Amino acid sequence: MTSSKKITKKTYGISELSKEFDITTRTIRFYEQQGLISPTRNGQTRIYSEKDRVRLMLTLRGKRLGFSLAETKELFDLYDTTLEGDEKQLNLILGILSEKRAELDQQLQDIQRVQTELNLVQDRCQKALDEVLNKKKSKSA
Amino acid sequence: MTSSKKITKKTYGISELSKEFDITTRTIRFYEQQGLISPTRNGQTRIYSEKDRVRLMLTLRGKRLGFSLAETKELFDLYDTTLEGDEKQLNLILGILSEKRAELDQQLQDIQRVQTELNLVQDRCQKALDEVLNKKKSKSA
DNA sequence: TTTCACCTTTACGTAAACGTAAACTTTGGA
DNA sequence: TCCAAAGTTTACGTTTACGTAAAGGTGAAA
Repeated sequence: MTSSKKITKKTYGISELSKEFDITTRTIRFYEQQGLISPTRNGQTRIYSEKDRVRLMLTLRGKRLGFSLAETKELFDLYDTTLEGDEKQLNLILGILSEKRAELDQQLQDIQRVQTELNLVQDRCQKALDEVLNKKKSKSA
Repeated sequence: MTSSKKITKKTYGISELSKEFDITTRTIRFYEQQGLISPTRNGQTRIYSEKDRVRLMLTLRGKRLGFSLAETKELFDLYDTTLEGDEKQLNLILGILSEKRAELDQQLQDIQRVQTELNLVQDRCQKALDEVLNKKKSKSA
């Protein structure tokens, strides 16, 4: 085993991917236009590799976390650069990575706070509901 | 103590808030226009209450989590409704709350995955950097 | 051979979340 | 008293992330 390449030679069509991720083909083509994925062609038809599929997945995950497409592309480019980057580049990347880390930490805090707030609202809501139901009960009794 | 009202009678000016949260006054007025905050007036000048300030904070937090202004407003409206909602309303609210909960759980997972991915990139990057530095060293030796 | 499903490019449209400029009032200091 | 700072409304402009036709190519099945 000199190579660690995956044996997943499978490729994907555009509607196949659009169904898997529940997005439109327009969206997929748009992501290509923005440089997030780079499918090959069979004639004029697009052929997506496993790498394309993974990047699509990562792009959507990024979106759920509020990353812009440009930010996600930046991370992709950085990742690719690690394969051949010089010292300056690599240090730049490490810097950006720590920035992203800080953002994620902030988001974790945000999520926790929103969760506790949702708990409060839910409690309040549940109590109000209980009251309503009690009134009903005593009325029918 | 029959009332649990806060004693924070303090009010805020628009530029005061814009500085505190590092946003423009335009943004604050826009949020008002979208129904997220409801300052009173002194003549034609806006006066913001503590409640407005809190809502502003929550709105910005929501933004960091990818909530649209409309979604945030919906939550605000729901919260207010819990004070006088009927059974239908309250059940509706509880439903929406559990939806939001699910979203947050998804985000937590997303964050964790992105974090481990960032770790991988960082390792890879650090190794590449070490290699570069080693080459430099052996050259200068 | 025609039809149908699926692919393509080109291009204008749109919603969200503000930015930015113009034109005007109000108000606390020098 | 007069200016500059900070407030206001109105309104058009901008970016992001697609939506939505329009108009056409392509291969397989009927």
